[in-house]
Amino acid sequence: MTGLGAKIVVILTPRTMTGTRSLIMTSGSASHLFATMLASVHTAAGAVLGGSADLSRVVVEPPRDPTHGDMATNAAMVLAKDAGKKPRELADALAEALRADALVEKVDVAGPGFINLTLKAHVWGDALRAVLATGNEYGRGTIGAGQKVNVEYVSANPTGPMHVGHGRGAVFGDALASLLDFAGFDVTREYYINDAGAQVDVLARSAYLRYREALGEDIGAIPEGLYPGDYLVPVGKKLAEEQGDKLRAMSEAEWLPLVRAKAIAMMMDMIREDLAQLNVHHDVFFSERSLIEGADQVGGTIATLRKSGEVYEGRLPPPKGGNLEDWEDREQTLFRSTAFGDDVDRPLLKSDGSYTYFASDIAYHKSKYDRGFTDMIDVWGADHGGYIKRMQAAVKAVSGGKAALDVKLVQLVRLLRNGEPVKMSKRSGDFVTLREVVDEVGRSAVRFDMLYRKNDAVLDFDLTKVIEQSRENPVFYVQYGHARGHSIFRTAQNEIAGFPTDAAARLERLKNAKVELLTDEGEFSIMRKLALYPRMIEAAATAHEPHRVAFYLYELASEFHSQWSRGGKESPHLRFIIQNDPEKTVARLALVQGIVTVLASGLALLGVDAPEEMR
RNA sequence: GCGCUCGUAGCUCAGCUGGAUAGAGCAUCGGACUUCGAAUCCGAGGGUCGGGAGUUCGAAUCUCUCCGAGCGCGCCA
Repeated sequence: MTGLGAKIVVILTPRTMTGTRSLIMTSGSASHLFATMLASVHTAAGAVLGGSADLSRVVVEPPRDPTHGDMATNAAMVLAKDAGKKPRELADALAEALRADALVEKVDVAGPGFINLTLKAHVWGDALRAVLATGNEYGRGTIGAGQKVNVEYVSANPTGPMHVGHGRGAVFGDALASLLDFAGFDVTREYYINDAGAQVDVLARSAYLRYREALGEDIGAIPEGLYPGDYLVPVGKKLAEEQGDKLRAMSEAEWLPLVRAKAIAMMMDMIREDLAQLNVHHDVFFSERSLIEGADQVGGTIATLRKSGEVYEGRLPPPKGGNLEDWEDREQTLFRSTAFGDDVDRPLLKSDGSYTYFASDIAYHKSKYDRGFTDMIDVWGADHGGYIKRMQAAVKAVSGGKAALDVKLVQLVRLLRNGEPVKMSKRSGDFVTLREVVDEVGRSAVRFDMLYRKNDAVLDFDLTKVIEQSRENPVFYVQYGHARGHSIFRTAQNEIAGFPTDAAARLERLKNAKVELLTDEGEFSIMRKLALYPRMIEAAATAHEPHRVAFYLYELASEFHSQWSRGGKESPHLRFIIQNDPEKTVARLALVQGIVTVLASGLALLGVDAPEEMR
């Protein structure tokens, strides 16, 4: 991070997470089975059509109907038009070329021109071996290619404790960052501290009141417009401890900066603790105030944009739906965001001459670009949706079109208790904090629950249901899958002579399993699912959608539970542990090891515990 | 009035960036515990993917247009 300019005040905090940050590139060719087959299809297409064909729309995917084979490609249908051939005709030619592939057992052409591939039986066993061989690193992708990406999330105002809505953004951003890291990007996790607006002055005045209270004064009711929450009581006490009654003799202009700085620092400590409790961490905390104190980077950015014609003095039309009573038509400093697709140009200076929040935000995102990020992701609450276009416009402007910003909106969290909505209002000080919720239900339940749906869907978070920890909560289903795998290992230690108790020794033993003994359809299905994991990681990372990981894990756990239950009294030969057949048992335990490895890997990405027993 | 995000089974939600007969959980009904954990599994019923039009070999997915919901709409952050 040597690119950090000296002028930029950032606080770098050491990451205490155990997650690896190293990029392990499986160098060279395709990193997983689907990518390998896609490459084979590309080769076949090149042989049939020559090198000039546009292959970008060709995909290799698992067919919805498993009787269609192991993989299917749309290549013939996508390429037919450019090739000037009928899809079926082209499919036949491609199929012929693919039959020569070393991994392919059978090729069929079906429907409008699908090419269905059935792979040789050993391929899936090889895939399972790959899971055991790479362990925790299985699924790590290369599509990021080490590219720097900045993920900004939480960025809650330092004026009080975090509520559940903040928690959703935190969990989403954290999981997305982990996912991108795993997909091979060089990820920086960032928090933007809004410590420069009017709201932190209100915070300071509120804290000053608590300071006077701490000195023994009767402050009565908290006046309207100040933060009433008692989380400021410790700030007042601390100020009294450190400053005595010195501040009381000062004018507001004198004490405010002191009190403000102390209050912000303590609020940030509190927020960091709340985040740590959720296992959410950041690499960089970036202060908005640092943009205007000392060298004025906001002014500098505006001046630069003015030179390039993207900032000008002008008038705006009055807002359409809003109240027009206090509307004053005046000339102001505007950013030409309409040149980048926004609906209206946006003001940079308030009527009192100070910068708007947007102006600071432009300078902030310019700093990201200056630090080498051309790939930026911001995670915002849904109420900031109207802000996206102007911010994307600003990123294009300050980077000369070289950087792109993706904004992920996390929708509202409706907090319920016994089906009744719980009111949340930071101003009243009467709200359920994130901390309370995490204390009640644990971070794993909170995180999985919040990641088990798309970020842009409204989330009903019913405290009663989550507290019940009923089977409706999918986190337990997945965790139970992981625990069940380890339960099987524990049983194997008792029932199979010489089966290792130590995890590393067990792994070594299972790596040598004769996986070709796994021939049951359910076992194949699970091996196929395991082989899909790297592809799912790539797709989820590309789409910036960590919820796909949660759904994948649920499906994998489901297949595992299902296979487990098939080994009942009607089909005892399908049990994982077969007393008189140690070789088959070891092969099946290798499958369990593969499941457990992938479940643990995915849960780690989501920041959810993978317990070895559920008791 | 404009913009953004949505609309999929009775309810809560997926749907792999345009693929083949749209899938899970809950709820309902019917089954499986002398099993390595039944916190599990198996089966059944349940759909005009909000309506309509378009794009093409092919649409829940892309475009347009209506309907409905939530959020936002100088000088708050």
